[in-house]
Amino acid sequence: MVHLSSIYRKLEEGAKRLTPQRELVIRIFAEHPGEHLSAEEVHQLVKSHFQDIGLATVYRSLELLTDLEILTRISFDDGRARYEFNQEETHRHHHLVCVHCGHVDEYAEDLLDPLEDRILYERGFQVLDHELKFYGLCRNCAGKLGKTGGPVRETRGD
Amino acid sequence: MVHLSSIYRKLEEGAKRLTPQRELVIRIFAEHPGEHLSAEEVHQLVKSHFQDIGLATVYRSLELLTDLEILTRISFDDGRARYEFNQEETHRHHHLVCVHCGHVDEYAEDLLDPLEDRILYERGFQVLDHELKFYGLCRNCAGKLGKTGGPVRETRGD
DNA sequence: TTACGTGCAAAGGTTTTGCACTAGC
DNA sequence: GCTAGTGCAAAACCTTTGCACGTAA
Repeated sequence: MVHLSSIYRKLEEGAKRLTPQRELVIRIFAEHPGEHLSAEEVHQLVKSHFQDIGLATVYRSLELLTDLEILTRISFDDGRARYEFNQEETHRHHHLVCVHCGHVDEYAEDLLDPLEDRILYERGFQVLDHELKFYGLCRNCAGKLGKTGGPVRETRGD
Repeated sequence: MVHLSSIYRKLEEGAKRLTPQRELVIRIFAEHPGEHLSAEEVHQLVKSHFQDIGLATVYRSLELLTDLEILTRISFDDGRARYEFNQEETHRHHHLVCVHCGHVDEYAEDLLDPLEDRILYERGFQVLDHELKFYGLCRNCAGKLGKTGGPVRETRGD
């Protein structure tokens, strides 16, 4: 979970004003955990749940919040940027993108630190961040397509 | 290295015609190994080295070649798609993206197979492909910024 | 009060598409 | 000769920007 107080503190530290529009954008993300919202989706959600807001303001809010490291920008190659809470300190994760239904699931961070150390040592490249996406078939779609080929357990996957 | 004969075979199998335009697009990639070209760059390269070609044709060729798994599409979040030869079978690799100068280097594939097995076992998600990008500072930029903080050797990194 | 934020509309950049013409096979 | 491919221009998208007005601090 992301603490709202820490978000407001980051805004203050950045000498940025806490406007109703920015609060609502933040609230949308707080109320949609685990989703990866595009600007247009945030715009629609704010408008339908709360009040009218300009699309340009949404774009500017998303950029501001990303600069303040409150949000993280991700791309799933569907032609638009998507955003989620930056959970760097609490819950780093990768993404499992189903190429059939488009669903995006998360997978807990794992075993990339040793690789980053090696990259620094071998190549002099200082890793600041990484992004790992797996493209494939989620359990549901694999089932529908009759492509189950591994030790798939019967718990729900998405 | 990618074999042109296998590319032409893939075109045939897909019942696609081998036009001069498609040959030239392929040739551009063959002559620029290790680069990650955008549609606009391919367009300029074909025009300056060979002959006039429509930008729309470049886009359509890139899509076709990607569908045939001759090329792979990647995004470095600079607002345009980029392409490289699909080296899935011979030389899988990750990308090191310098956030300062924009240079993109490659890093040999490593240690993701066990993780993919675990994802299938734990989540029933069948990984077909993955994409791992490291964002950070390349050796040159880290040096310029005085941020060398690790065992950086004195060989050239990019 | 005043600098920062918003809304609207226009512009910018990338990619797609409609259509008439051309050319592989 | 048929059908797929090309070129051009227009359109479709997503995103950014200029400017007048509004408002948080």
